[in-house]
Amino acid sequence: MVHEGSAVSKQALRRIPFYLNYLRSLPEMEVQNVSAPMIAKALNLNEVQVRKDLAAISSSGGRPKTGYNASELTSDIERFLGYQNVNEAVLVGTGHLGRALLSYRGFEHYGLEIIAAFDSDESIVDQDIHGRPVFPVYKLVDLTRRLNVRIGIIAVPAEAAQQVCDMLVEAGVLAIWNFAPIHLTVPDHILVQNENMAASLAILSRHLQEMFDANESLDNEG
Amino acid sequence: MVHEGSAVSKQALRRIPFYLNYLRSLPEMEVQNVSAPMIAKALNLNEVQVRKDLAAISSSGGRPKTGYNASELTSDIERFLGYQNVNEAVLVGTGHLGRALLSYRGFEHYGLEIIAAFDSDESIVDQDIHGRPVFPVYKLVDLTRRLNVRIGIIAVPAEAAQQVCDMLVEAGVLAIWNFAPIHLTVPDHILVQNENMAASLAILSRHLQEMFDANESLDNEG
DNA sequence: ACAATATCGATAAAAACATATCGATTTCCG
DNA sequence: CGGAAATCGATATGTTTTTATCGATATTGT
Repeated sequence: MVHEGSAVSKQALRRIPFYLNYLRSLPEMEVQNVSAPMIAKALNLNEVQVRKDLAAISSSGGRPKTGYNASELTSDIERFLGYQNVNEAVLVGTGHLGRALLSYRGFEHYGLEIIAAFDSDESIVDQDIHGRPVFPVYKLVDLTRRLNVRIGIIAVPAEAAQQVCDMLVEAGVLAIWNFAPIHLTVPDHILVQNENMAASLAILSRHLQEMFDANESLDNEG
Repeated sequence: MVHEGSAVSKQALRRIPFYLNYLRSLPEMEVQNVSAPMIAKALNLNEVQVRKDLAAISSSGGRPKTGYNASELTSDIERFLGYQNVNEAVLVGTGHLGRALLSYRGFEHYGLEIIAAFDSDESIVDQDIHGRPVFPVYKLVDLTRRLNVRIGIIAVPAEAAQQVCDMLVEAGVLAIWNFAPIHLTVPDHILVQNENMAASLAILSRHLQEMFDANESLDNEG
């Protein structure tokens, strides 16, 4: 029995989509092989790190001096990440962010399909947004369960997020993609993936702050 | 000379906004003190970790049995992250995502203000979007430099991202918030912060894949 | 066929990060 | 006042992640 699952670290899991992206960006006709050093150079990563990541994913391994077969590696990654199955999702909250997510076609490349949206604002309900039906939020639990959907996307204000989260859990979703800037409490078996824009902003802002501080102290010394 | 800058790890930097968020969510009148264990419990983190993070940020330290003064800690964090200065940014790309970002008022809380947008589509130009002027992209370098803006936000398709990135660098920005699913090459002193939705999706999708695999192997054994 | 080279896979070392533990300090309460 | 409880700050330990190193192997060019 194979348990390749736990061989890949969380950090690796964040890099793998970049590999896939890179592979997909290559002209399929011209490039037949890719090597770890090649990917590392393109993505500005350490060569050994990439090689290790690939070793964990690739079914057939790479060949010295040549590397991996590009298309084979591509589908290995897709299989590994489960992008081959279509993962159906429901989205809650049709504000600006929710609409942006509904409008983004790129999710198809990642096997994600948003099949319905929910909103508490009754006036939006019964319209379609970018081809997806919008339902009132009181139908969320029942409908999501009947659709047998496993992913819930939360795009509501922070105040409402935990409540929506509870409903999604009750409806039987297994993973939640949370865009609300708040910590969600869930049962153990549920995965919450926070889309943490505040964290990104913090890193940005801190970077500028540090550069500012550095300049200041230079001034004070000179 | 003080160099508190490098004492905080990258991971800590990702947690700190959550602390701030939590602090801001507290009713200011009722809660005067917060402790590390209190925050840890609320955000489901390790108590020691939170304490260490706070120690690096707090100017005055905490008191045994009491913790930290909430409002003081709040402004310590804001100062640390540079949220007290207003960081002005320009945004490139006014598709669905760009518009969603322009419409989001919450950035003010993080000291970020988007003051102008750029787009290659001339028909959009000269309109305002959510109160911000939209300029043609050929004005990007000149205008951004004259506005003395230090943050650039990239919300264009992957194909155009590197080109836009180069322009932003030429215009003198110091940090780039990249929403395009592609690796950007920049000079050393420039910080690129990737908003990596693909990575989040990968983690989600892989979680489901693992649960699916686990079920399968159970079936095969029973 | 053989040497030079690029890559792989594996193992080892180093660095970053998280968690546990302990004495010291403050507050609370009897 | 004195003991119990909660928290702090610091140090030590453990874990994860990254990076370096080394021998083995496939390819290329002579």
